[in-house]
Amino acid sequence: AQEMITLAPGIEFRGARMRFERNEEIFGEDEGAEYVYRVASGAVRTMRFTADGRRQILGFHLPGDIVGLELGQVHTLSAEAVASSELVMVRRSVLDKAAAESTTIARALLTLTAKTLDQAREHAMVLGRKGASERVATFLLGLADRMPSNPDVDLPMSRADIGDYLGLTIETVSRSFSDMERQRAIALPSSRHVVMRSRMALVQLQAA
Amino acid sequence: AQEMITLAPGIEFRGARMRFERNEEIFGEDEGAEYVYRVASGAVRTMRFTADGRRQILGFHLPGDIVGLELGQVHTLSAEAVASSELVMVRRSVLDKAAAESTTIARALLTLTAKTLDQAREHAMVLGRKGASERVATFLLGLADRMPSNPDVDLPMSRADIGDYLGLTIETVSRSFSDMERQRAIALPSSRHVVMRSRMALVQLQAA
DNA sequence: CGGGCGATTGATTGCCTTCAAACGTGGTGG
DNA sequence: CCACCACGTTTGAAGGCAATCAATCGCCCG
Repeated sequence: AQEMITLAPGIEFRGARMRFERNEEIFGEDEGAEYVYRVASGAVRTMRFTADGRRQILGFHLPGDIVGLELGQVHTLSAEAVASSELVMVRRSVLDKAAAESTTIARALLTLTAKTLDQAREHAMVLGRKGASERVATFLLGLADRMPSNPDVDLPMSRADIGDYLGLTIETVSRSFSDMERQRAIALPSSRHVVMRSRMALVQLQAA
Repeated sequence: AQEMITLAPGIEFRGARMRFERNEEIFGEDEGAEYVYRVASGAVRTMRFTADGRRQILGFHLPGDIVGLELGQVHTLSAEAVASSELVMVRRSVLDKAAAESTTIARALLTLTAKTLDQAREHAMVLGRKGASERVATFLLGLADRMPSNPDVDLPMSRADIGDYLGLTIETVSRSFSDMERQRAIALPSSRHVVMRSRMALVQLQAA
Protein backbone atom coordinates (compact mmCIF):
# COMPACT_ATOMS: atom_id res chain seq x y z
CA ALA A 1 0.00 0.00 0.00
CA GLN A 2 1.30 3.45 -0.85
CA GLU A 3 1.35 5.91 1.98
CA MET A 4 2.61 9.40 2.62
CA ILE A 5 5.52 10.25 4.84
CA THR A 6 5.55 13.78 6.19
CA LEU A 7 8.94 15.33 6.84
CA ALA A 8 7.59 18.72 7.74
CA PRO A 9 4.24 20.43 7.25
CA GLY A 10 3.65 20.43 3.51
CA ILE A 11 6.66 18.28 2.67
CA GLU A 12 5.53 14.79 1.83
CA PHE A 13 6.84 11.75 0.04
CA ARG A 14 5.18 8.63 -1.17
CA GLY A 15 6.38 5.46 0.48
CA ALA A 16 5.54 1.83 1.15
CA ARG A 17 3.82 0.80 4.36
CA MET A 18 5.40 -2.07 6.18
CA ARG A 19 4.61 -4.00 9.33
CA PHE A 20 7.12 -4.96 12.03
CA GLU A 21 6.31 -7.28 14.87
CA ARG A 22 7.27 -6.76 18.51
CA ASN A 23 11.08 -6.84 18.91
CA GLU A 24 11.66 -7.18 15.19
CA GLU A 25 14.70 -5.34 13.86
CA ILE A 26 13.98 -2.48 11.50
CA PHE A 27 17.59 -1.75 10.70
CA GLY A 28 20.95 -2.39 12.33
CA GLU A 29 23.99 -0.29 13.09
CA ASP A 30 26.47 -0.36 10.22
CA GLU A 31 23.86 -1.56 7.77
CA GLY A 32 23.37 0.47 4.63
CA ALA A 33 20.96 3.32 5.23
CA GLU A 34 18.78 2.67 2.24
CA TYR A 35 15.49 3.82 3.71
CA VAL A 36 14.10 6.47 5.97
CA TYR A 37 11.06 5.57 8.04
CA ARG A 38 8.08 7.29 9.53
CA VAL A 39 6.21 5.60 12.37
CA ALA A 40 2.55 5.18 11.38
CA SER A 41 1.46 3.15 14.38
CA GLY A 42 3.09 1.44 17.35
CA ALA A 43 6.46 2.50 18.72
CA VAL A 44 10.12 2.14 17.82
CA ARG A 45 13.30 2.21 19.88
CA THR A 46 16.69 3.30 18.56
CA MET A 47 19.82 2.13 20.32
CA ARG A 48 23.53 1.52 20.42
CA PHE A 49 25.63 -1.13 22.11
CA THR A 50 28.92 -1.06 23.98
CA ALA A 51 31.70 -3.39 22.89
CA ASP A 52 30.66 -5.87 25.58
CA GLY A 53 27.00 -5.82 24.69
CA ARG A 54 25.40 -3.39 27.08
CA ARG A 55 22.48 -1.64 25.43
CA GLN A 56 21.72 2.05 25.52
CA ILE A 57 18.39 3.10 24.11
CA LEU A 58 18.75 6.54 22.58
CA GLY A 59 15.15 7.30 21.90
CA PHE A 60 11.58 6.10 21.57
CA HIS A 61 9.70 7.00 18.44
CA LEU A 62 5.95 7.36 18.28
CA PRO A 63 3.50 7.76 15.42
CA GLY A 64 4.51 10.70 13.27
CA ASP A 65 8.19 10.49 14.19
CA ILE A 66 10.92 10.02 11.61
CA VAL A 67 13.42 7.21 12.19
CA GLY A 68 16.61 6.25 10.42
CA LEU A 69 17.49 9.57 8.86
CA GLU A 70 21.23 9.49 8.26
CA LEU A 71 23.76 11.52 6.36
CA GLY A 72 26.30 8.87 5.70
CA GLN A 73 25.70 5.71 3.77
CA VAL A 74 25.27 3.55 6.87
CA HIS A 75 23.10 3.65 9.95
CA THR A 76 24.87 4.87 13.08
CA LEU A 77 22.38 3.15 15.36
CA SER A 78 19.92 0.31 15.22
CA ALA A 79 16.14 0.31 15.47
CA GLU A 80 13.56 -2.22 16.60
CA ALA A 81 9.81 -2.28 16.99
CA VAL A 82 8.85 -1.92 20.65
CA ALA A 83 5.37 -3.14 19.87
CA SER A 84 3.90 -4.32 16.60
CA SER A 85 4.18 -1.25 14.42
CA GLU A 86 3.53 0.01 10.97
CA LEU A 87 6.17 2.12 9.29
CA VAL A 88 6.17 4.00 6.04
CA MET A 89 9.49 3.80 4.24
CA VAL A 90 11.02 6.07 1.63
CA ARG A 91 14.22 5.47 -0.30
CA ARG A 92 17.14 7.59 0.84
CA SER A 93 17.98 8.33 -2.79
CA VAL A 94 14.58 9.93 -3.30
CA LEU A 95 15.06 12.15 -0.29
CA ASP A 96 18.61 13.08 -1.25
CA LYS A 97 17.57 14.00 -4.74
CA ALA A 98 14.71 16.13 -3.47
CA ALA A 99 16.98 17.86 -0.97
CA ALA A 100 19.53 18.63 -3.67
CA GLU A 101 16.86 20.29 -5.77
CA SER A 102 14.86 22.07 -3.13
CA THR A 103 16.22 24.41 -0.51
CA THR A 104 13.01 24.01 1.46
CA ILE A 105 13.44 20.26 1.72
CA ALA A 106 17.11 20.55 2.58
CA ARG A 107 16.10 23.01 5.29
CA ALA A 108 13.52 20.57 6.64
CA LEU A 109 16.16 17.87 6.95
CA LEU A 110 18.41 20.25 8.82
CA THR A 111 15.59 21.28 11.14
CA LEU A 112 14.79 17.66 11.87
CA THR A 113 18.41 16.82 12.62
CA ALA A 114 18.77 19.85 14.85
CA LYS A 115 15.67 18.91 16.78
CA THR A 116 17.02 15.41 17.28
CA LEU A 117 20.31 16.89 18.46
CA ASP A 118 18.50 18.97 21.02
CA GLN A 119 16.74 15.88 22.32
CA ALA A 120 20.00 13.96 22.53
CA ARG A 121 21.50 16.77 24.59
CA GLU A 122 18.56 16.83 26.94
CA HIS A 123 18.95 13.08 27.28
CA ALA A 124 22.64 13.48 28.14
CA MET A 125 21.61 16.02 30.77
CA VAL A 126 19.25 13.52 32.37
CA LEU A 127 21.78 10.69 32.27
CA GLY A 128 24.63 12.76 33.60
CA ARG A 129 23.04 14.76 36.34
CA LYS A 130 19.83 13.24 37.62
CA GLY A 131 18.98 10.61 40.20
CA ALA A 132 16.76 7.61 39.56
CA SER A 133 13.32 9.01 40.39
CA GLU A 134 14.15 12.27 38.66
CA ARG A 135 14.97 10.33 35.53
CA VAL A 136 11.75 8.38 35.61
CA ALA A 137 9.67 11.49 36.29
CA THR A 138 11.36 13.28 33.39
CA PHE A 139 10.71 10.30 31.19
CA LEU A 140 7.02 10.16 32.05
CA LEU A 141 6.48 13.85 31.54
CA GLY A 142 8.28 13.77 28.22
CA LEU A 143 6.28 10.83 27.04
CA ALA A 144 2.98 12.32 28.17
CA ASP A 145 3.68 15.46 26.18
CA ARG A 146 4.03 13.40 23.04
CA MET A 147 0.95 11.31 23.66
CA PRO A 148 -2.55 12.28 22.62
CA SER A 149 -4.24 10.66 25.60
CA ASN A 150 -2.83 12.84 28.35
CA PRO A 151 -3.15 12.40 31.37
CA ASP A 152 -3.55 8.69 30.67
CA VAL A 153 -0.36 7.28 29.28
CA ASP A 154 -0.09 3.84 27.76
CA LEU A 155 3.49 2.66 27.89
CA PRO A 156 4.37 0.70 24.79
CA MET A 157 7.71 -0.33 26.29
CA SER A 158 8.79 -2.65 29.07
CA ARG A 159 10.59 -1.69 32.28
CA ALA A 160 13.73 -3.09 30.71
CA ASP A 161 13.39 -0.66 27.80
CA ILE A 162 12.83 2.24 30.16
CA GLY A 163 15.84 1.17 32.19
CA ASP A 164 18.07 0.95 29.16
CA TYR A 165 16.89 4.39 28.11
CA LEU A 166 17.45 5.98 31.50
CA GLY A 167 20.64 4.18 32.47
CA LEU A 168 18.92 2.28 35.28
CA THR A 169 18.01 -1.32 36.05
CA ILE A 170 14.54 -2.79 35.72
CA GLU A 171 14.23 -2.98 39.48
CA THR A 172 15.12 0.66 40.04
CA VAL A 173 12.61 1.77 37.43
CA SER A 174 9.95 -0.38 39.04
CA ARG A 175 10.75 1.00 42.48
CA SER A 176 10.56 4.56 41.18
CA PHE A 177 7.12 3.89 39.72
CA SER A 178 5.99 2.40 43.01
CA ASP A 179 7.35 5.38 44.94
CA MET A 180 5.54 7.80 42.67
CA GLU A 181 2.34 5.86 43.18
CA ARG A 182 2.80 5.93 46.95
CA GLN A 183 3.28 9.70 46.74
CA ARG A 184 0.05 9.94 44.73
CA ALA A 185 1.83 11.49 41.76
CA ILE A 186 0.61 8.72 39.50
CA ALA A 187 -1.72 5.74 39.53
CA LEU A 188 -0.84 2.37 38.03
CA PRO A 189 -4.02 0.47 37.09
CA SER A 190 -1.71 -1.90 35.26
CA SER A 191 2.03 -1.93 34.75
CA ARG A 192 1.74 -0.47 31.26
CA HIS A 193 -0.95 2.07 32.04
CA VAL A 194 -0.02 5.22 33.92
CA VAL A 195 -2.44 7.87 35.08
CA MET A 196 -0.87 11.21 35.84
CA ARG A 197 -2.55 12.20 39.06
CA SER A 198 -0.47 15.24 39.87
CA ARG A 199 1.56 16.71 37.10
CA MET A 200 2.88 19.24 39.59
CA ALA A 201 4.28 16.52 41.81
CA LEU A 202 6.00 14.99 38.81
CA VAL A 203 7.48 18.30 37.76
CA GLN A 204 8.82 18.65 41.26
CA LEU A 205 10.28 15.15 41.24
CA GLN A 206 11.86 15.83 37.88
CA ALA A 207 13.84 18.80 39.17
CA ALA A 208 14.63 17.66 42.69
CA ALA B 1 41.53 41.61 12.82
CA GLN B 2 39.78 39.75 10.02
CA GLU B 3 40.12 36.01 10.04
CA MET B 4 38.69 33.07 8.17
CA ILE B 5 36.30 30.55 9.64
CA THR B 6 36.21 27.19 7.91
CA LEU B 7 32.93 25.32 7.97
CA ALA B 8 34.12 22.51 5.75
CA PRO B 9 37.07 22.06 3.43
CA GLY B 10 36.78 24.87 0.93
CA ILE B 11 33.90 26.63 2.62
CA GLU B 12 35.14 29.70 4.39
CA PHE B 13 33.76 32.91 5.78
CA ARG B 14 35.41 36.08 6.90
CA GLY B 15 34.95 36.87 10.56
CA ALA B 16 36.27 38.91 13.45
CA ARG B 17 38.77 37.44 15.87
CA MET B 18 37.93 37.85 19.53
CA ARG B 19 39.61 36.92 22.76
CA PHE B 20 37.89 35.31 25.76
CA GLU B 21 39.57 34.86 29.11
CA ARG B 22 39.41 31.74 31.26
CA ASN B 23 35.82 31.10 32.43
CA GLU B 24 34.46 34.01 30.43
CA GLU B 25 31.03 33.45 28.94
CA ILE B 26 30.89 33.34 25.16
CA PHE B 27 27.14 33.07 24.92
CA GLY B 28 24.33 31.97 27.21
CA GLU B 29 21.34 29.70 26.85
CA ASP B 30 18.28 31.61 25.61
CA GLU B 31 20.39 34.45 24.34
CA GLY B 32 19.93 35.45 20.73
CA ALA B 33 22.11 33.34 18.48
CA GLU B 34 23.62 36.18 16.54
CA TYR B 35 27.01 34.67 15.88
CA VAL B 36 28.61 31.36 15.07
CA TYR B 37 32.13 30.76 16.38
CA ARG B 38 35.18 28.83 15.38
CA VAL B 39 37.80 28.07 18.03
CA ALA B 40 41.16 29.43 16.87
CA SER B 41 43.11 28.72 20.05
CA GLY B 42 42.37 27.52 23.55
CA ALA B 43 39.33 25.46 24.43
CA VAL B 44 35.62 25.99 24.96
CA ARG B 45 32.98 24.12 26.94
CA THR B 46 29.28 24.01 26.06
CA MET B 47 26.78 23.19 28.77
CA ARG B 48 23.27 23.14 30.11
CA PHE B 49 21.89 23.48 33.62
CA THR B 50 19.10 21.72 35.51
CA ALA B 51 16.40 23.81 37.14
CA ASP B 52 18.27 23.60 40.45
CA GLY B 53 21.61 24.61 39.03
CA ARG B 54 23.48 21.37 38.39
CA ARG B 55 25.75 21.70 35.41
CA GLN B 56 26.12 19.23 32.58
CA ILE B 57 28.93 19.88 30.15
CA LEU B 58 27.88 18.66 26.72
CA GLY B 59 31.14 19.03 24.91
CA PHE B 60 34.64 20.44 24.79
CA HIS B 61 35.67 22.31 21.67
CA LEU B 62 39.23 22.55 20.46
CA PRO B 63 40.91 24.65 17.78
CA GLY B 64 39.13 24.14 14.48
CA ASP B 65 35.79 23.23 16.06
CA ILE B 66 32.63 25.18 15.36
CA VAL B 67 30.63 26.38 18.37
CA GLY B 68 27.21 27.98 18.65
CA LEU B 69 25.68 26.82 15.42
CA GLU B 70 21.93 26.94 15.96
CA LEU B 71 18.85 26.70 13.83
CA GLY B 72 16.49 28.70 15.94
CA GLN B 73 16.95 32.30 16.88
CA VAL B 74 18.29 31.54 20.34
CA HIS B 75 21.09 29.43 21.75
CA THR B 76 19.96 26.14 23.26
CA LEU B 77 23.06 25.88 25.41
CA SER B 78 25.72 28.14 26.84
CA ALA B 79 29.43 28.33 26.13
CA GLU B 80 32.44 29.47 28.15
CA ALA B 81 36.15 29.60 27.59
CA VAL B 82 37.89 26.76 29.45
CA ALA B 83 41.22 28.52 29.04
CA SER B 84 42.03 31.86 27.48
CA SER B 85 40.92 31.36 23.92
CA GLU B 86 40.64 33.11 20.62
CA LEU B 87 37.49 32.66 18.60
CA VAL B 88 36.56 33.80 15.13
CA MET B 89 32.95 34.91 14.88
CA VAL B 90 30.65 35.14 11.89
CA ARG B 91 27.18 36.61 11.83
CA ARG B 92 24.38 34.06 11.65
CA SER B 93 22.68 36.14 8.99
CA VAL B 94 25.69 35.78 6.71
CA LEU B 95 25.68 32.02 7.11
CA ASP B 96 21.93 31.74 6.63
CA LYS B 97 22.06 33.80 3.48
CA ALA B 98 24.90 31.72 2.08
CA ALA B 99 23.09 28.50 2.93
CA ALA B 100 19.93 29.68 1.21
CA GLU B 101 21.88 30.42 -1.95
CA SER B 102 24.25 27.48 -2.03
CA THR B 103 23.29 23.85 -1.75
CA THR B 104 26.89 23.01 -0.92
CA ILE B 105 26.92 25.29 2.08
CA ALA B 106 23.52 24.09 3.26
CA ARG B 107 24.84 20.56 2.96
CA ALA B 108 27.92 21.45 5.03
CA LEU B 109 25.72 22.80 7.82
CA LEU B 110 23.71 19.58 7.78
CA THR B 111 26.86 17.48 7.88
CA LEU B 112 28.17 19.44 10.82
CA THR B 113 24.92 19.12 12.73
CA ALA B 114 24.76 15.39 12.03
CA LYS B 115 28.30 14.92 13.24
CA THR B 116 27.46 16.77 16.44
CA LEU B 117 24.40 14.59 16.85
CA ASP B 118 26.51 11.48 16.56
CA GLN B 119 28.84 12.77 19.26
CA ALA B 120 25.92 13.59 21.54
CA ARG B 121 24.65 10.04 21.13
CA GLU B 122 28.02 8.57 21.93
CA HIS B 123 28.10 10.80 24.98
CA ALA B 124 24.68 9.54 26.08
CA MET B 125 26.00 6.02 25.67
CA VAL B 126 28.91 6.75 28.00
CA LEU B 127 26.73 8.48 30.59
CA GLY B 128 24.06 5.81 30.56
CA ARG B 129 26.02 2.62 30.48
CA LYS B 130 29.58 3.02 31.68
CA GLY B 131 31.24 3.00 35.09
CA ALA B 132 33.56 5.69 36.39
CA SER B 133 36.92 4.51 35.11
CA GLU B 134 35.41 3.47 31.79
CA ARG B 135 34.10 7.00 31.40
CA VAL B 136 37.43 8.59 32.17
CA ALA B 137 39.28 6.21 29.84
CA THR B 138 36.82 6.96 27.04
CA PHE B 139 37.25 10.65 27.68
CA LEU B 140 41.03 10.48 27.51
CA LEU B 141 41.07 8.43 24.34
CA GLY B 142 38.57 10.72 22.68
CA LEU B 143 40.54 13.79 23.64
CA ALA B 144 43.85 12.29 22.52
CA ASP B 145 42.39 11.57 19.10
CA ARG B 146 41.55 15.21 18.68
CA MET B 147 44.89 16.48 19.92
CA PRO B 148 47.92 16.95 17.75
CA SER B 149 50.42 16.02 20.44
CA ASN B 150 49.49 12.39 20.90
CA PRO B 151 50.49 10.51 23.11
CA ASP B 152 51.08 13.56 25.29
CA VAL B 153 47.82 15.22 26.17
CA ASP B 154 47.56 18.61 27.78
CA LEU B 155 44.24 18.92 29.52
CA PRO B 156 42.89 22.42 29.16
CA MET B 157 40.12 21.68 31.64
CA SER B 158 39.93 21.09 35.39
CA ARG B 159 38.85 17.92 37.15
CA ALA B 160 35.57 19.68 37.87
CA ASP B 161 35.00 20.22 34.15
CA ILE B 162 35.77 16.59 33.40
CA GLY B 163 33.42 15.52 36.18
CA ASP B 164 30.59 17.68 34.88
CA TYR B 165 31.16 16.26 31.42
CA LEU B 166 31.21 12.63 32.57
CA GLY B 167 28.53 12.82 35.22
CA LEU B 168 31.03 12.21 38.03
CA THR B 169 32.45 14.14 40.97
CA ILE B 170 35.89 15.73 41.08
CA GLU B 171 37.04 13.09 43.55
CA THR B 172 35.95 10.18 41.43
CA VAL B 173 37.68 11.61 38.36
CA SER B 174 40.84 12.13 40.38
CA ARG B 175 40.73 8.59 41.75
CA SER B 176 40.25 7.19 38.26
CA PHE B 177 43.31 9.06 37.06
CA SER B 178 45.31 7.76 39.99
CA ASP B 179 44.13 4.21 39.33
CA MET B 180 45.13 4.43 35.70
CA GLU B 181 48.52 5.70 36.74
CA ARG B 182 48.92 2.82 39.20
CA GLN B 183 48.04 0.41 36.39
CA ARG B 184 50.69 2.06 34.20
CA ALA B 185 48.13 3.00 31.56
CA ILE B 186 49.07 6.65 31.86
CA ALA B 187 51.64 8.86 33.56
CA LEU B 188 50.76 12.12 35.26
CA PRO B 189 53.82 14.43 35.36
CA SER B 190 51.41 17.14 36.43
CA SER B 191 47.68 17.15 36.97
CA ARG B 192 47.01 18.76 33.60
CA HIS B 193 49.53 16.76 31.63
CA VAL B 194 48.75 13.15 30.74
CA VAL B 195 51.11 10.77 28.99
CA MET B 196 49.45 7.80 27.37
CA ARG B 197 51.70 4.95 28.31
CA SER B 198 49.56 2.09 27.10
CA ARG B 199 46.83 2.93 24.69
CA MET B 200 45.85 -0.73 24.74
CA ALA B 201 45.28 -0.68 28.47
CA LEU B 202 43.09 2.38 28.06
CA VAL B 203 41.07 0.79 25.29
CA GLN B 204 40.53 -2.18 27.59
CA LEU B 205 39.49 0.05 30.46
CA GLN B 206 37.11 1.89 28.21
CA ALA B 207 35.17 -1.22 27.28
CA ALA B 208 35.33 -3.16 30.53
C1' DC C 1 57.20 33.74 51.51
C1' DG C 2 52.35 33.52 52.09
C1' DG C 3 47.78 32.81 50.25
C1' DG C 4 44.41 30.49 47.63
C1' DC C 5 42.72 27.30 44.56
C1' DG C 6 42.78 22.87 42.43
C1' DA C 7 43.96 18.11 43.14
C1' DT C 8 44.67 14.08 45.82
C1' DT C 9 43.71 10.88 49.38
C1' DG C 10 41.11 8.87 53.23
C1' DA C 11 36.78 7.62 55.81
C1' DT C 12 32.06 7.14 55.70
C1' DT C 13 27.52 7.34 53.78
C1' DG C 14 23.95 6.40 50.66
C1' DC C 15 21.91 5.20 46.40
C1' DC C 16 21.51 2.06 42.97
C1' DT C 17 22.70 -2.59 41.59
C1' DT C 18 22.71 -7.32 42.22
C1' DC C 19 20.79 -11.44 43.81
C1' DA C 20 16.66 -13.75 45.04
C1' DA C 21 11.92 -14.85 45.51
C1' DA C 22 7.08 -14.12 44.82
C1' DC C 23 3.39 -12.11 42.23
C1' DG C 24 0.29 -11.20 38.30
C1' DT C 25 -1.23 -11.56 33.83
C1' DG C 26 -1.79 -12.81 29.26
C1' DG C 27 -1.50 -16.61 26.19
C1' DT C 28 -1.78 -21.42 25.03
C1' DG C 29 -2.96 -26.08 25.03
C1' DG C 30 -5.55 -29.61 27.12
C1' DC D 1 -13.48 -23.06 29.47
C1' DC D 2 -10.16 -23.63 32.61
C1' DA D 3 -5.54 -24.77 34.10
C1' DC D 4 -1.04 -23.99 33.55
C1' DC D 5 3.03 -21.90 31.98
C1' DA D 6 6.10 -18.20 30.76
C1' DC D 7 7.46 -13.78 31.06
C1' DG D 8 7.33 -9.27 32.87
C1' DT D 9 6.89 -6.89 37.12
C1' DT D 10 7.17 -6.12 41.92
C1' DT D 11 9.27 -6.47 46.33
C1' DG D 12 12.86 -7.75 49.68
C1' DA D 13 17.71 -8.28 51.35
C1' DA D 14 22.50 -7.64 50.73
C1' DG D 15 26.44 -5.78 48.47
C1' DG D 16 29.22 -2.44 45.83
C1' DC D 17 30.41 1.69 43.63
C1' DA D 18 30.43 6.43 43.49
C1' DA D 19 29.07 10.56 46.35
C1' DT D 20 29.85 13.10 50.29
C1' DC D 21 32.46 14.84 54.02
C1' DA D 22 36.93 16.04 55.52
C1' DA D 23 41.83 16.83 55.65
C1' DT D 24 46.21 17.41 53.37
C1' DC D 25 49.00 18.31 49.56
C1' DG D 26 51.08 20.95 45.85
C1' DC D 27 51.43 24.53 42.86
C1' DC D 28 50.84 28.85 40.67
C1' DC D 29 50.61 33.86 41.64
C1' DG D 30 50.82 37.55 43.95
